[in-house]
Amino acid sequence: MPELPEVETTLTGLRPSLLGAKIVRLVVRERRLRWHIQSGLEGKVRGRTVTAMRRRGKYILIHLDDNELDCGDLDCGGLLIHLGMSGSFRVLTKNTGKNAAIETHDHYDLITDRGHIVRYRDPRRFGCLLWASGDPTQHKLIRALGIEPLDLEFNGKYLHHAAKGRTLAVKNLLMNGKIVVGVGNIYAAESLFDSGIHPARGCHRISEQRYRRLADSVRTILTAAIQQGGSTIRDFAAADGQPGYFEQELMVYGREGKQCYTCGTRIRNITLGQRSTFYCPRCQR
DNA sequence: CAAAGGTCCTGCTCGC
DNA sequence: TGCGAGCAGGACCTTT
Repeated sequence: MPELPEVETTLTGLRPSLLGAKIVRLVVRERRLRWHIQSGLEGKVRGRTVTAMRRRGKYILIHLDDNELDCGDLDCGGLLIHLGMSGSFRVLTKNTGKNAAIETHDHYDLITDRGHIVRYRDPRRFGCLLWASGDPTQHKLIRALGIEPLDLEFNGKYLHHAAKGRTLAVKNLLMNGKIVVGVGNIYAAESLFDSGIHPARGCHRISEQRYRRLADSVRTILTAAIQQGGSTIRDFAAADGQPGYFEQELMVYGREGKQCYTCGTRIRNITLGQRSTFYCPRCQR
């Protein structure tokens, strides 16, 4: 599920239950996520209060206060969460009855002093739940990340510069998290269509002007998707926190063989970096 | 058997 | 020869 807008929407959905709440208990039923949940994490988390929740790329950072018990900064830190390919959260309320039934792939719960159960589900187990010591933003996985696509530095000049000395396809450049975070397979395809760039074009063969257009497309499309997610989130705590893509607005992704909305040409699907890549051969050069 | 919306890690090649 | 950077492919999983 999760691309950047979905992660942002997830965060919005979780804040009302978690931000400022005390984590009474972490219950882990399956430790084997992408990286195994470290033994003893339950103890580290217990009794701490969530002081901040933020997103970096597709990671969710949950900052926790010092446990009053250990005053040293040795153990201050937070949780690092990634949803992988199939992760999602639901928020349940204690005494919800049938909704609270644990299903297959419900790997862990965060239980708060407000009576909420924040339940993580992830069939493919590509997600993670990690302890980050100290400042979570300085964790190895976070520190090395590229810039945020919604930051001002993300622009045509930046992309053009990043492409120098490289030969890979522009779509793979765009999906490289060391350069820019949060642009996944769907939004890479959509942004490239919007800016009229062929996904397989060598990234060093694109002018700064065209990169400017691409950066604008990325920003516009992500922003629209986040807004849409935000507007459908009302029931996050009651139902399934599945924001879902705004499928009716996808121009190329998943539309192989169908007519391009702009020119009528059939949409193609090629493989790039082992990922399916949809584009219009006429609109995108 | 193929494919699914992620991304880290390994090992190869290339150029200095 | 040695080193770093860039890059492709493998790895991790279950479900449809």
